Amino acid sequence: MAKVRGSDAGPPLDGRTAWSCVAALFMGPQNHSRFNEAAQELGLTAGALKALLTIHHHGEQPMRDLATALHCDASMITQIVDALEARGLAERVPSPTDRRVKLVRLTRAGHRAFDRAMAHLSVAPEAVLRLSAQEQATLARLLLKALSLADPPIDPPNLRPAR
Amino acid sequence: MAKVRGSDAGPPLDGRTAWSCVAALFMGPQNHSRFNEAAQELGLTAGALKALLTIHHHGEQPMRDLATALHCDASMITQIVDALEARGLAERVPSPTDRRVKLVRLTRAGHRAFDRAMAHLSVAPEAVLRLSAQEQATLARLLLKALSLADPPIDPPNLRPAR
DNA sequence: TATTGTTATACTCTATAACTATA
DNA sequence: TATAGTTATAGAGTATAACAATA
Repeated sequence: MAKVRGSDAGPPLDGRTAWSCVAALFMGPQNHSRFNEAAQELGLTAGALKALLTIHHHGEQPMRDLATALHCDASMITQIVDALEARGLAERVPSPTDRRVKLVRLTRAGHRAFDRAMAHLSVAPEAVLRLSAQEQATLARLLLKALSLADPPIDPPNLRPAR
Repeated sequence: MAKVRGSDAGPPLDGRTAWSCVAALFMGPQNHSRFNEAAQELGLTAGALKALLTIHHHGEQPMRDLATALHCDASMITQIVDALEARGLAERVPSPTDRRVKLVRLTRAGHRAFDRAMAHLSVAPEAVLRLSAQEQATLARLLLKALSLADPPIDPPNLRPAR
């Protein structure tokens, strides 16, 4: 397979092009509402689902840190964590070192909710499933490798029911 | 490279796993707000940007069809198209066959806005850029192929300034 | 009468400001 | 005094309902 180059021969074969394709697939007509759908399925707002993903990713952490990660005001976090707590997906724990601080962490149900959300977000577009089995395997291998190269590394997908 | 299989040997190497990785990367801390950012950069709401992408994808179409594609009420479309029109990104054209119907289409500025939005959405995560040049090339090739297999086929990314 | 699109209005989600408790 | 989190309130975005024009 020869490398295609030059101004009129197509886009450069690099990571940027690769991710452009991902964006095109993700924003395609069949996918562009996945996130909101996943949130609705869990009875959450988009903001609350974002928070849930972030808590899962960073683990137990102060409310304040969550506000920083989500680029929003602390009061927003109060409301969002209220919603998560009301649904039994997260809980507040007093910090052992600073009595002003409350830590947030996911409950067992919260982890299950995370898995459900990712399952919904992971439904592959038709176009990807039309690649040959071998091509899909190569794609999966490369992307799993990318996950492992992230800093910090991202866990490989958990496609089975729940933890 | 041997194929890894079995219940404890890792996720299956298929399209679903591949797309799960994409979702994990897309929803990662550095990426999960890209869509809103892209909208804000253009001075649009998320809904308006969705509409812009849809109009680009489907081309000139009745307001009603847009409402169907976006799963929302027609009145929402009125408001969104008002916003796009106010920014010179789209325009209403009377249907030649049915005087009740108005067609919506992107202006030249609208197409430029689309390109800007996609450029913003296409910024690859660090993790992808850490793959070797050859791995990135393979990834790009496979994803470009997937785009071409979509129904209807999706245009390869336009990474240069504007049309 | 049925359908397209608009206008008017209410609701949800998010952002801003003032407040309490602790450091 | 400075910081963490909460409460109260206002604003933006979206959805619902009633309406005018055309089929």
